[in-house]
This record gives sequence, C-alpha cells and structure tokens, in this order.
Amino acid sequence: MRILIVEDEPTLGQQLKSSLEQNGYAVDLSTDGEDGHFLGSTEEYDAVILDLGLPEIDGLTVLGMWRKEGRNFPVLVLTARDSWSDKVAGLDAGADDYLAKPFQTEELIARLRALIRRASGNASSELVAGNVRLDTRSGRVTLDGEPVKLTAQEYKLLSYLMHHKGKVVSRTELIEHIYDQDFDRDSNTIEVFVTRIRKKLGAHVITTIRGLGYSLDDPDAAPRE
Amino acid sequence: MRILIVEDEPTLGQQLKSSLEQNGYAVDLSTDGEDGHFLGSTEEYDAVILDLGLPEIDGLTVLGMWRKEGRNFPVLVLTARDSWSDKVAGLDAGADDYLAKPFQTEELIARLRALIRRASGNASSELVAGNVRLDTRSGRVTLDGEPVKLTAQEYKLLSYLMHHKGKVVSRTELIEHIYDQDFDRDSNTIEVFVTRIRKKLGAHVITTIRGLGYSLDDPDAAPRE
DNA sequence: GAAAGTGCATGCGTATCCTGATTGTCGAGG
DNA sequence: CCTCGACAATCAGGATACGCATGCACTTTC
Repeated sequence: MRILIVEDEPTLGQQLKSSLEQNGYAVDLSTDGEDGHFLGSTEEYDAVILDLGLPEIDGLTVLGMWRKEGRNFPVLVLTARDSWSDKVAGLDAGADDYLAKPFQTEELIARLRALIRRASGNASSELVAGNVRLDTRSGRVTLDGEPVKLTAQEYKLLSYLMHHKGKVVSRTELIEHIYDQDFDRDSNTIEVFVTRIRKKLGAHVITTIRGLGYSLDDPDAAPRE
Repeated sequence: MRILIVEDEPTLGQQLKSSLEQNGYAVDLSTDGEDGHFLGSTEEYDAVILDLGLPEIDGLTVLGMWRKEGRNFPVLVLTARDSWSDKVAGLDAGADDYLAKPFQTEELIARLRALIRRASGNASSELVAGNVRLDTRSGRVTLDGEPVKLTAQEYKLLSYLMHHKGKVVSRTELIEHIYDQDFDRDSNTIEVFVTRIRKKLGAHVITTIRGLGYSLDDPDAAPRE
C-alpha cells in the first residue's frame, strides 16, 4: 500500500511518515501544494493524507483538481480549523474522511485502514471470455469494449455459460437454470437463443459439442488456430 | 437512498429521522440492537447510522455480526464516549466513519453524503450523465445548464440511478431504496415516475432493459449500440 | 381551500418469446 | 467417397407479457 502525505509542517510530516512506514506502508511526503498535486496526478497511490492549510495552493483546491482529473484515490483531510462548516466543505469537495488536529496517530492509522478497505471493497466482478466481457454487478455485456444490448433471456443464458466457462453444459442443464420449475423440456428455445447470442457477439463465443451441449471457451486459455 | 438508524434514545432517533427525511432519504428507525441487527441483515440500505451505546447488545457487536454476514453497507458510528481508543475499535470493527456526540446535524448529513458517494464509487459530489447534472449537496438538477424542478420522489429515483450509473437497476431494487420498509411491492409507481422524469429531462436519459430493469447511461461512455 | 404531489388502475402498443417447420451440418457405415 | 440419419441452426408468425401513458382519487403543503 502506497500513501502520499501532503503536509507543510516538516516536523509533523516526518513524524507521520515514519509512523506509517512502521505500519507497513510505502510513503511519499510532499511539503507544498503544487508538488503534492503533481505527485498525486502522476503516481499511483492507495490513499492520500492532505493538509488543508497549505502555502501557495489551498488543500481544497488541490483536492478539487485531482477529482476533476478523475483521480479517485481515497483522501483523508487534516486541518487545524475545527469548525464543522469547514468539515462539510472538505467532505463535499471530494474528501473521504476528515481529522482535526491535534489527533492520535493510532486514530489516523485506523481511519486510513478503513478508507483503503472500503476503496478496494467495491471491485466489480467481471467475467471475461475472449473479447466478451460480462459485468455481473451492472448486468452489462461488452464486445471489444463496445456495449451490446441483450434481452433478458439472452443475458441469462450467456451469464450461465460464462459462470461455467470451459465446462460442457447440456441443454437440460441450461433449461433448469434459466427457467423456473416446469417448462416444456422438448422445445428448441435454447437453440434459438444460442443463435441470437451468436448473431450479436460472433459465432466463435459458443462452441457446440454434438450430442452433449454447449461450451464457452476462453481463447486466451486454450489458444487454437 | 435508504438509511437505517439504530439509536436507543427515542428523542434523538426521531429527530435524526425527520432531519434525514427532509433531506430526501427514506429512513427506518430501530431503538435496540437486536431489532436493528435484524433489519440490517434483511433489508437493503445504502448506509447505516449506528449508536455504540445500546442496551442489550453492544453496537460494536451488531456491526461485527453484519460484517461477518457479508453486509458491506457503509456504517457511520455515533458515540457519547470521546476517547480515541473507542474510535479505533469502531473503525477496526468495520465502521466507515465516526462522529462524537454532541454533533451538528449538518455535519452528520455531510458525512453521510460522503459515505454514500464513496460507496458508489463517485469522487465528486456532482453526478453527471450526458447533459444532466445532479448536485447531491444542494439537491439541484440541471439539464444543459438549465435548472429543472423535480418533485421529491422524482429526485430520489434519479439520484439513485445516477449513483449507480451504468448499472442495470431492477424495479424491486429501486423500490427498496426509495421507500422505507412497508410499501406495496407490486405497483407500477416506479414506471410512473420514470415516465415523469423522462418528460422533464428527455427520454434518452433512462434506458429500459425489458425484463431486467432500468439503466442510466453516460453517452460519453457508451457511444453506440 | 387551492395547488401540487403521489400512487393506483386502466387500456394500448410493442418488444420479446416460444412454437413448429424448414434448411443446414456432422459423422458413421455402406 | 457417397449416402443417409440424426442432430443442430435458422426463419417467421402468432401469443403474451411487459412497460408506457393517461386519467383519477387521495394526501400533503402552503
């Protein structure tokens, strides 16, 4: 885990740096807003500790610039000022947490842990097979990055196949998982939807295994010409 | 956005509830740990406000149980005690933010906003999708820069969709997050409000995915079908 | 008490699904 | 190598469930 500290008081900055390093973090320290902004824009950090009372550029300004640039690392804001209106401004400017000086180092570290945990918490569960991607959280499918519109049944079928990538899935298994309970077993709906999916995503995505069922293979895993 | 408050002091609890409701949240209120835990385990919340000093079961215990069950909504912890060791314990137990009593209601709401914003992966307090902008701080919505008047429910629905931009949101999910507990699940209210929002903002903002739900797309991110 | 907001019910139009028939492929055996 | 049977793919038309729009009654707000 890599942390950036932007803090103009050298004493406090150094003290924080060594505390965090003792806790296993890699720490970069910047003492003014301009330099700090540059580091945050160019390097990759898991979290940033930002002092509001900076010379030259205000901390809030720096934060706003990062957010405009699309930087979305979690930011913990430090300030000597203790009025709640400042807190509100900081939080609304895009800060994720707030700590008023003076503070206990233990508390800072605990909040940092919580921030990083949460930031990594919403990782999107994405299934990938070749040039097809299916995000189960958002329920959306892309082909070579281009979004593809699937109907409800098409999505269900593709989703099941991608969850069982590489495995041969029989028609009855598909019917059992896509439809509820009693459904006319001898109908060719599955074939119909396989056809439709192939039309939208390309024929190669779903392989037919004659007499057994279908299979969805990842070309990367099994390179074949 | 739907919030759960677990607070044993009835006066404070009610006061918080109405404050949040005035700010457009759907709020469930629980006055003891056991009931609160049950609600948090069974219903869908976007954030939880949890008092540590509860009768029967301790707040920290409740929080720990939720996290063990895999519940990962953001939790804001309240406590009368002001020692930092309690804060550390709370944060390590899985809390995402911390507020010591007494506090300003404005600060609570600001922190709540920040929590929800981060939980949905957004860095800025202003949500943008195409030519529609929604400022969560002021509760204003603009279309091509022109302010648009939305009713309370319309705003709630749009806000939820914008917090989950790109995701396909089912009708039940919308109902669960816009309304509190008891509400008739099978009604066409959602469709009605979708219609009304489309009338005000244009039909293109909300996409219908037949059989699955609705989705709010950013034209920049999704150029063509 | 007027005005605005909310939620339910109705009828309508259409995208989506399923069915059944037809056409197309594969593979074994002559 | 050709033929034939079995299985799979495709096509198109009708049925249906789904979502949309509108009107109306109830509630809330000022």
